[in-house]
Amino acid sequence: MSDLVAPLAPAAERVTAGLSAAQREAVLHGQGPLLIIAGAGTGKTTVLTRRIAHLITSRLARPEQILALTFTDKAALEMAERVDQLIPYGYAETWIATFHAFGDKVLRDHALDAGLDPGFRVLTQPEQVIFLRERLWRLPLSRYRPPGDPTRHLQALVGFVSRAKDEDVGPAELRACADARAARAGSPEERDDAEALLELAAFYESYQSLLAEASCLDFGDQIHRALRLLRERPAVLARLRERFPFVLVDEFQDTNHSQLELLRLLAEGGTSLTVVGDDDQAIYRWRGAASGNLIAFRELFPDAKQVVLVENHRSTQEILDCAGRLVAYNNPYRLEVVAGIDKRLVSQRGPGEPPRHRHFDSVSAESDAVAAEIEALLSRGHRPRDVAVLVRSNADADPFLRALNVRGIPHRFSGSRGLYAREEVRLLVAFLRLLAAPDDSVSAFYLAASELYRVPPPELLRLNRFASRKTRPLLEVFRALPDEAELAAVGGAAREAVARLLRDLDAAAAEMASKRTGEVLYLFLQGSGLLAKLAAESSAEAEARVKNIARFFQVVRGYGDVAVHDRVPDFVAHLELLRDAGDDPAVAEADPDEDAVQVLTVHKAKGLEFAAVFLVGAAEGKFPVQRRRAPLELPEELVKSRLAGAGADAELMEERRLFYVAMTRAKESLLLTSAADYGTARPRKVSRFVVEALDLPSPSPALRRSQAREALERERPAAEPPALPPAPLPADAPLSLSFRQVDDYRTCPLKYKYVHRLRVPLPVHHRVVYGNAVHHALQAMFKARLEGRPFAAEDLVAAFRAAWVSEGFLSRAHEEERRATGERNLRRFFDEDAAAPLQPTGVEEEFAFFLGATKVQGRYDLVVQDAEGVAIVDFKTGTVRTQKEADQRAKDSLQLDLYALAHERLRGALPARVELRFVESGRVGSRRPEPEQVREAERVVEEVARALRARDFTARPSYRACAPCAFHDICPHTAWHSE
DNA sequence: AAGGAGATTTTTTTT
DNA sequence: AAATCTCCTT
Repeated sequence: MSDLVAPLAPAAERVTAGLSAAQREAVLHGQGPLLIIAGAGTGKTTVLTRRIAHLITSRLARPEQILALTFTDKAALEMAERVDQLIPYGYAETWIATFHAFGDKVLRDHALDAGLDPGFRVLTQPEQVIFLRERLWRLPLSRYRPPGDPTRHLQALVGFVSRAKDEDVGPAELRACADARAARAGSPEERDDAEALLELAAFYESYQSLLAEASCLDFGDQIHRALRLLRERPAVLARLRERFPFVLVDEFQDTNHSQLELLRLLAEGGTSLTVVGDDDQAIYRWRGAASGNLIAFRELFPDAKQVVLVENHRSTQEILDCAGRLVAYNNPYRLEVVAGIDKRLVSQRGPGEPPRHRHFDSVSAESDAVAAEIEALLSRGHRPRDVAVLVRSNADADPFLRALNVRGIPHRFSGSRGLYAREEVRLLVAFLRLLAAPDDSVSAFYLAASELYRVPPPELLRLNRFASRKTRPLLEVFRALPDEAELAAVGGAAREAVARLLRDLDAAAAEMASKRTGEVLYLFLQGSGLLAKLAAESSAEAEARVKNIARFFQVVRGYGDVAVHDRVPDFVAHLELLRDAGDDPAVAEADPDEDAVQVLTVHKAKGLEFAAVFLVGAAEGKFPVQRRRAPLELPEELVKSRLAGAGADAELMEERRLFYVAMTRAKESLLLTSAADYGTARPRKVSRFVVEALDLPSPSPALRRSQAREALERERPAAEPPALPPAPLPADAPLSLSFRQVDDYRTCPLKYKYVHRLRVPLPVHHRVVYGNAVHHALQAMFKARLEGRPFAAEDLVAAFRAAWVSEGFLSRAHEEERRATGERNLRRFFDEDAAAPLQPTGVEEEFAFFLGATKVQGRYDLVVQDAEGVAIVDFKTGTVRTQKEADQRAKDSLQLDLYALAHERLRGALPARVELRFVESGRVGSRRPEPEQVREAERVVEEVARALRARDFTARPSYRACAPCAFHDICPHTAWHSE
């Protein structure tokens, strides 16, 4: 601690600079429980991050004693970045994470205590459905029968169990509830219901044991399991309380019962709990959040200090008043009434323009008018990124995307689904399908028509007709094309394209039996030239496609991780199952720096703000949506989360809060729009929320239907947004860099783009497999030593084997040879180390520090403390022949200088030594870090950061850079040719 | 005015 | 599958 005092002093003053009196009070409040009730736009995250900074700088807490919990990764990341900006010292040890990540960490640290296999895997909901399909020979539940096929049935069950866990309800509790119901059942229907519930409890129980057998966890279960663990193991709980005496929670209104219980357990040990929330922004009831959390907190901690933030820094008063009028319709269930506080928002930005409402005949008129208004805003100097179009449902966005596109307004829709619908992904799926099933003519057709092969449409139709007439698969017709007299009229372009398709397909088919799906797919991407084509384009659209391809590779890899037999046909079958079970990942996020109008769902917009907001589709039945009940609902008496209001009211009130969240995103201008005709048989009425918010005299009468033109308009296909070059970033834009990134950028900026920006999927190189396995083994060894656990040579070899992946090797013999070499080297390393054991004080320790706005992060392999002082050690697996070469490598290593720099920034002084340890030869390249050389490294990082912010990805081809580069055969600039 | 028949509509999403 | 809306009859 002592070395931290000096740099901390000036930061302490900065922590509260610019805060309002109420914010300052919230930030500086002492150690007891603290409830910060913070309305929209009052600086919730600011207060929380400043409080974290205050705890550290005032030395009430050490950074590693603080745990800050959020609900999304994005929120955690943002908070971490903002804390970093305030106090760039030692923050790396502060735990800022999602509830999920925290629960997962607790379980992984205490897996054995929790009765879990330490290597447990977490299944997504679609994966759970598949998991059950494979294991249940007969579907459970004869009485509850959700509509549809067995998959829907399983989906309903999985949803039910996940909901039960949100409410901290286990199988036993469910059974008790069923018994109680049976006991007081009067009518035969009630007895039936109780029986059905009993079936459900039995299913829940057997599902739990099936998961345990397979050492799996269902996604969302981490907190529930962590909670159980802490209840059953007081020692673990005590350690956790000791570890985190300070816990802070953002968006507290969105916690579910299990999460609340976990917080309660921690706080009972004296943990200082700070929560920030706003009951009017509770919008996650459907995933178990309880809108009455703030009230529950006040009752749980009657002595909690309470601060109410009402100074709104975001919106004009007119907007706030309308939003306030709307949400007041949720009285008397709101906190204001229940707790008798006043949290009406007071704008710090003046009255502004009142929000408007416009109603249209049809959705096309609505979307066109919105696009026109946006165009006008842009022509008056607004940036596209300052404008948002908010929708209630993903599907509502379509007409608006089209209208923006017609006017050429740059825009971006961030939905949460749709990866499989993307053209580039469908192309890959079609290819895999055709490989797995050569008679799949739909895939053959799709592939042939795709932009990759472009068989001319009339010719393709002719081939297709021929195939159906002869009842032969299209692929066979392709193969027969050169010799088939009846098809002699097919032109040369088509013949060439078909030949290309067959060549690519056959090349992949030859590898299919021996290679994993990912490898086969990669060969196709490369062989067909698709990757090269996309990589050569510099438009945002091409970048998005490459990113989506990378996402699809994640799905492929996810399968490879669990599959016994990862081959194309198996994967294709699995993919069908996944999609049937409802899996549809989001498309890759577009470049966040892209200057485009944002089209978002209200849920996605939470926490964001825009100068101008268009809240569209504000019609009855759309917003509020007409809800559908969950197929299996948790019995009422088991729902412990406190909901403000009850029954049908609760649903409407949640929709109203959602509308409130949407309205309060606007800083200056807010337009609500609606239409009579959204393509449904009945005309829509204006949303009651519009009437409430704007205090309209009476609901407008339904308008007449529009004409046939409307139906045609709706069929027009949605077009892609126009491509935009990414804008350069300002010098103070946050940027994170690792050594790898700096190194790759210096080698070649285009390589950096391929690897770190586009994340072009790469086949795994055997050297990487080898290096990773060695690192893993060494890490396990030194971790054991650090924790004082015994660790034998056999353990080292076992860890090496466990980390081994059979991918990228030239042959089976090659793989065996590499594995034997690794084991031999590790055994020798073990023996040599035994003679003079390294005593690490840190293993795989992460670090992060700031150079201006640039965050430099990384991980030391080993930190060793000896008589000479601190040494930072990095293990290398490459060969070095002589000691001189080892010394030279250490001397030239930018990596070592960066490590030295990190140590200097975080601990106040350069380490005594930095070392490269070559595992193969046992040689050590060691040196003292020179201040001058460290400064030079700092300069290099700054230079790379500057170039990255300028978006300079100009290729720097050279023999040295290109020869070892994984992209040399797709890169259009390569200075090296293999043939 | 009440009520029955029949038509119409049905979402958000964390790793 | 269930809630809500409109239309129509009484």
